[in-house]
Amino acid sequence: MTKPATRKGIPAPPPGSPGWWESRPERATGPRRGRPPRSFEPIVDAAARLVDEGGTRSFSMRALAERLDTSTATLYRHVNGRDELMVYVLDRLFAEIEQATEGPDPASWQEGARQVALRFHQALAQHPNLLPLLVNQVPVGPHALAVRERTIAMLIRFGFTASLAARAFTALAHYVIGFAAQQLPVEQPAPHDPNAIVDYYRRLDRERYPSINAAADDLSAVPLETEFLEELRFIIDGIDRARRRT
Amino acid sequence: MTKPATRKGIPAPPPGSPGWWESRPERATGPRRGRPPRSFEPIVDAAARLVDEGGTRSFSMRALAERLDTSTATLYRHVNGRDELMVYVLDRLFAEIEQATEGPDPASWQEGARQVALRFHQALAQHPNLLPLLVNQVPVGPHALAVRERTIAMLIRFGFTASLAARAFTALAHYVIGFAAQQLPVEQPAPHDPNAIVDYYRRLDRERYPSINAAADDLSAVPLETEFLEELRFIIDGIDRARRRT
DNA sequence: ACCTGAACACCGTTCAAGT
DNA sequence: ACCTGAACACCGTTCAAGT
Repeated sequence: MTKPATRKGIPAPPPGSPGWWESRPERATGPRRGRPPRSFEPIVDAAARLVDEGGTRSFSMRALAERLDTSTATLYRHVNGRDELMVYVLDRLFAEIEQATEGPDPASWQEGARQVALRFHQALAQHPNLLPLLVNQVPVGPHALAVRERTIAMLIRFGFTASLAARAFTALAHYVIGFAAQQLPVEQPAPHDPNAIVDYYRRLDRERYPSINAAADDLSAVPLETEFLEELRFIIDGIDRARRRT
Repeated sequence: MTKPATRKGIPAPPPGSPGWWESRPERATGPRRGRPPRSFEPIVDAAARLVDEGGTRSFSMRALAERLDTSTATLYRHVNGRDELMVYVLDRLFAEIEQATEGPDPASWQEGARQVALRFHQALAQHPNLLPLLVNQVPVGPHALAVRERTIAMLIRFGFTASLAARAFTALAHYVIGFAAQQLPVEQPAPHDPNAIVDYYRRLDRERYPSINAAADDLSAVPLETEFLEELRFIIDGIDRARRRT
C-alpha cells in the first residue's frame, strides 16, 4: 500500500507552544492573494496523485489531509466532498488526451478516430486507477468537453453528419472504457499477470469448454495493445459502412 | 436508502432468557444435512438482493448480517470476505444471460451476436448496480463461462476461426460494459434523468462547442436501447468485414 | 461444533471551540 | 476570518468467550 506514514507517533507541537505555527507547512510567504494558499487546484493535484498511486478504494479524505499536512475539516472548506473531488480528478485524465486532438487534421477520419481512441486507451493504461471514476460518470469537465468537441468537429469536416459523428464518438468511448474495465489492472498493487486469465481458460475442462480452449492459445500470444487495435478496427470499419449509407 | 431497519431499539432476548433460542430465525427443522442451514448459497442470494437494491457502495457485511438475522462473524465462517462474495453475486447476472445462448442456432451469426449482446445489455439495465463488479473482474463464474463458450461455438459453426470468434466475443463484451458504465444509472437512487446530460450539452456555449451542440438535438430524441443497437451495429458490421477477409 | 459480542483499525462528514 | 480536534455514525475483519 502507498498510504502515507501516519504522524500518530510524532505529534505536532501543541498550539501555543513556541514554534508551533512555524511547523504549519506551505504558509503563504507574501500577503494573501485572491486565493488562499491551499485552495482548490492544489487539493485536486494531491488527490489525483493519491488516486493514481493507491486507487480510489484506498483513497481517503484523511490520507489526503495528511499529505497536505492539514485536517479533513479544512479540506471541506475548499471542496464539497469526496465525490466532487473525484469529478475533477477525472478531468485531469482528459487533459492528457486533449493533445491528440490538437494540430492539423489527419490524413483520414479513420486515422483521426484511431488516434483519439488509442490516446484515450493509453491514458487509461497509464492511470488505470482512474477508471472507476468513469463508471456512472459521463465526463463533462472542460478537458473532456474539448476532446469531445474537437473529435466530432473533425468527423464533420470529413463529411459526417453531426448525429453520426456524435454516435461514432460515443461508440468509440464506450469501447475504450469497456476494454479498460476488463483488461487493465485496476487497484491491484500486486503484480498483475496479463496471461493469468488465459491460463485459467486453458486449464478448463476441454470437453466442457472446447471453443474457449480452441481460442485460448491464440489469445495469449497477442499483446494488449494489438488486441485493442484489432477490436478497435471492428468499430471503425462498422462506422465506415454506416457513413457510406448516408 | 433501502437499508434494512436496524434492530438497535429492539434488542433480542438475552442469551439464556426463556425463548431466546427460539427467536433465532431459519432454524433447520429436521436433522442437520450435509450443509448448514445458512450456508453459501443463501448468503449469496441475500447479498445479490442487497446489492441490487442499494448498490455496491452501500452494501455492507453488517447490513447483510442483519438481513440474515445473524452476525458478521458468522458470515465470515461461510464466506471469505466481501470481495469473494461479490464474485458470486456477479455470476448471478450471467445466469440470466445464459438463456439467450440456449436453443437452436439463429438464422445468422449477426442475429446470434446481436441477441447475446442485447441480452447482456438488458441484464445490466435491469441490475445496473452490479456493473461496478465488472470493473477489474473478468467474469469467470460457471454461468459466465457457459455464455462465453456457447457464443464462441456458435460463431465457429458459422465459419469463424476460433481466434476471430474469441476476438469478436470480447469486443462485444467490452462495448456492452462500456455502454453500461456511461449510460446506465449506477447507484443513483435519485430519479435518473436520461436527458440530463443532453440538456447539459445544449446549454453549453454554442461558439465554444459548436459540434457538440449540433449533435445534441439528435441525441435527445433517441431512446437508450436504440442508441445501444445502432452502436452495436458498428461492431457487428466491422466484425463482418474482418470475417470476409479470412 | 457452532455462533457471536465486542474489539480493532479504519471510513466520510460536521461543528463547537480555538487562534 | 480561518482553521481543527474531536465527535458522530458508520466500515471490513478478527477473536476470545460463550452455548
